[in-house]
Amino acid sequence: MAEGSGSSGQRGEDLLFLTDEQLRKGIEAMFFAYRGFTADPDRILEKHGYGRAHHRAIHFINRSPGTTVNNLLDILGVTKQSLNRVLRTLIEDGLVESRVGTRDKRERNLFLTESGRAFEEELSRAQRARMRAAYRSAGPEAVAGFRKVLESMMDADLRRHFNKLKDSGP
Amino acid sequence: MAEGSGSSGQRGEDLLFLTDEQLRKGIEAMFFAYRGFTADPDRILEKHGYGRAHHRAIHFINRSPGTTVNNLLDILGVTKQSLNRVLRTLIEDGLVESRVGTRDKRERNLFLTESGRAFEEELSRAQRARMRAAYRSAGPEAVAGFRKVLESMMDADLRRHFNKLKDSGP
DNA sequence: GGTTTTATGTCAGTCTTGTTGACTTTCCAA
DNA sequence: TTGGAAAGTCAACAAGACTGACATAAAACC
Repeated sequence: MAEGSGSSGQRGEDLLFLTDEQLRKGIEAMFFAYRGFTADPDRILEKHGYGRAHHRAIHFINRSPGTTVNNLLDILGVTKQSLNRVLRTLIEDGLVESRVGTRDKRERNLFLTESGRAFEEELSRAQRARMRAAYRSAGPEAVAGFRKVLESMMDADLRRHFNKLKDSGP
Repeated sequence: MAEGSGSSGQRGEDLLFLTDEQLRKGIEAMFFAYRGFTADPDRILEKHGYGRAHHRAIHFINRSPGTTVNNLLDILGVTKQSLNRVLRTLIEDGLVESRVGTRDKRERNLFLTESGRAFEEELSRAQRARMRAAYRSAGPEAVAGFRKVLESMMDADLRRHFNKLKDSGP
């Protein structure tokens, strides 16, 4: 809608990928794809009585064993009270272990237990399978573009966290 | 974790983009990017006392004026009770109009009112700005890949809805 | 014409996950 | 050593999802 269709009046070059229509389709693609992205883990989580918040905590504890609650808060972008409820149930259920920090005893270092790692694997396997199928059918160049756009879409502070995680490339 | 790192034992070709590590990074990229994707509209919505659910309804009513409640339910993947709560407030607030269907009087055709369209523009402008910046910095080839991967990631029925929306290309 | 199905709306109750506010323990620095 | 800041926990509340039951109207079927 509004007035023009292009974002800055294309100058003869092929800026057609920046038209409002193309941007709207991109927005919708994100919406629909994210639904698929979470669908498989959601089904598994439900069987165990957990929600997406549990998945996120488990995922990032697995990726950064020994991480602190505060670091997790930064990554997940929720309040500590919200995260705490999730962590409490995971600890009670024996999926996560919370050890008092050595340097600073106010901190808690978080680890997955053996069954925590097993559950993480189950969730991750399902999500990776979908991702792998999408990657394979789209091909390596498409995947590189996919990653490039997603990284540009992140807020700067989240991109920092993202890059700190393993395998950001040499 | 688990045993191997590759999905199917790479055969010398460059299947390195299918390693579990790469897939995990893709999963995390989706997570972080989606946060950025919703951040700007979320701020606007909050000022008006609405949530993401309202945004989704407004977006798709704008994209398919006259759509029915049932169609919206399919697209959004929520229960009718959930959608109804959202629609009721939008109608009360004069952003959405619900007209009894002409062919089938059981149906309700949904439209944005003038102020509904204005609000949609405000939300969309913010979200498009972020998307445009990401697209521009990544470039056209990357955008094509981005779209390709996202489409492969969708569930089949959602991809159908996605393709029915305007401008899926000639 | 009468029955069944479909489309929508509503009421009540629950669950997950987010929020704010208040509190404890620990650390650190003036 | 004491006062403030930081990390984490507990309690209460709100938004928004869900299920289930039920109501109304219109279309479809037989």
